[in-house]
Amino acid sequence: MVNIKSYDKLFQILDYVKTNPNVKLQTLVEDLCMSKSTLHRIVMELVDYGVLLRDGRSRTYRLGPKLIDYGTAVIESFDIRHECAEAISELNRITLETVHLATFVDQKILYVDKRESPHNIRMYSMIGKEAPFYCTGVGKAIMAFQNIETIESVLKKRPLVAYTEHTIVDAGRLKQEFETIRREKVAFDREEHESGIICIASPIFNHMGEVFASISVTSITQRMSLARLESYKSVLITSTETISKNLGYKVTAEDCGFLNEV
Amino acid sequence: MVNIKSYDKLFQILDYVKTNPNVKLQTLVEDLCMSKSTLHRIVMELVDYGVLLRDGRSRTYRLGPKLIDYGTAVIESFDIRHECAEAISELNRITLETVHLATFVDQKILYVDKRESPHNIRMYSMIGKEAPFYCTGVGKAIMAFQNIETIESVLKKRPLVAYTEHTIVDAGRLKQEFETIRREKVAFDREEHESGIICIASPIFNHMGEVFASISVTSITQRMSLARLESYKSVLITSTETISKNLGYKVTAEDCGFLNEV
DNA sequence: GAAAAAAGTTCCAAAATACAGAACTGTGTT
DNA sequence: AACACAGTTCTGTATTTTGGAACTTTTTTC
Repeated sequence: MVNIKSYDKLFQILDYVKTNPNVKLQTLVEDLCMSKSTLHRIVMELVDYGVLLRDGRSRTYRLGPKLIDYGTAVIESFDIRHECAEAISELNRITLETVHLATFVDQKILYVDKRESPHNIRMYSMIGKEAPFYCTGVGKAIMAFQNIETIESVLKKRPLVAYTEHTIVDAGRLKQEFETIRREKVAFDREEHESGIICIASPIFNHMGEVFASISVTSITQRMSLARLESYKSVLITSTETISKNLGYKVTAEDCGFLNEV
Repeated sequence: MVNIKSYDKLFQILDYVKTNPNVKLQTLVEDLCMSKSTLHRIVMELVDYGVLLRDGRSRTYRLGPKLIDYGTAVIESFDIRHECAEAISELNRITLETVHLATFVDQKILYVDKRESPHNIRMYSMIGKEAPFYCTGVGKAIMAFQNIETIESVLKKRPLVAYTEHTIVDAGRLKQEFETIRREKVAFDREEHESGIICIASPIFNHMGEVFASISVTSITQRMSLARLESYKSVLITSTETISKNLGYKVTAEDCGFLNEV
């Protein structure tokens, strides 16, 4: 790849100003090793574009409002289905199992896309249907990462109805399960929604560090054990992490710490 | 100003992709009147920087996650956020309503921080978005305290579009409203931007006596009346006055007199 | 408050870079 | 299977960018 020098310079400047807001021209000259006249010309131009903002009083520069424009445009342009289309096809190809994409809208978990297993025996589609938040992989993967107010609010509204003998119907146990999910970064459905159906699911983070979607790999106990399903964990997490990154999510040192901040 | 050609091209491309997401290289060639090889080289480079994102399947481009980085950095660089972090958390705790912090940059009102109401039903964030200056609490609270030149300049640039039946679309009436806001030190949004949404907002003064930020408490008519919202007036004003004082603002005898001086 | 130092701004010839067309490769369609 | 269309690579040429020097403005120092 032949670097375009002017873009190298541009992003060098932007990155520098990003980490050192309110910087003077002279400081840029010293730290970026470019000539004063060159930097002056570039910086003036960038101010003109609104990419940098100049404080007339202190003669300092910081990133400008035009970048907010671009940033919000990116965020709005994300259609999670589009974003995940390739990834879930890939997962489907690798696992040969049914892959679901769900998203969190209006305090509901909704299936928004899927790829069928070639072994699939069901005829109906889940797309558009709601997934119970407490007994499905996609549901638990999303809910585990919501703040406590949201969890309590949903718990209050929706009773924990037992679909199978494995359904978690105790709120306390469910919260413990959420803790495990946050730690492990995957949620299992151990025949909690439907007998004979198991799945592994992983959350998708947006740029705010919020979980608003998840992907699951589903199979049937006839053909697949939980242990074998767990072997898909790394490939699944790789998928969701890539998507999260594309959405602007920055992985922080403390994986679950963000929950307390929000 | 001597334009830097490479930056002209860059921002031409970014602006185009911003308004036309998921665009093909060929389309760029046609609409931007650049040669295919040049565009290809630039676009590859931008993908490399993360400024553009390429969908491998459809071979289309859209704005990339790097721009989210820059955008959020800009928003976070407003130190008014730090200054107000505690205050808006406190207001949120007291009122249990959504609290917004907005600031005035480049003749635009931008939301820069918020605390969600526990009752919140919306999934999207306003942070980074522009607030219309004439039909939002934060907008009116800031604009009311600008000098007449700024007001006229903004009025000339931005048409008063009716978002709801309550939107003030007459410049004269708006200026009268600004007078009331200066006198009362709070601005109300009476479903002027969105039906069913009301808010009360108060300005923040800097050490020069200029208003450059504001805080609002937002609710919905289903749950809250304007009269009840007004009961938050004193606690809201206490908050903003404390912040203004922390920023070095000295309250003078004639509360609104400064307008004529500036 | 004057002088000096530092920072910011302008100009232009030299040099480095980006450009465009052509040729080539890959992909999808009829 | 062949064709058309979109994407990719290459290279000499021409345009753009560069940085030193000179100049202006601002800030600091005495």
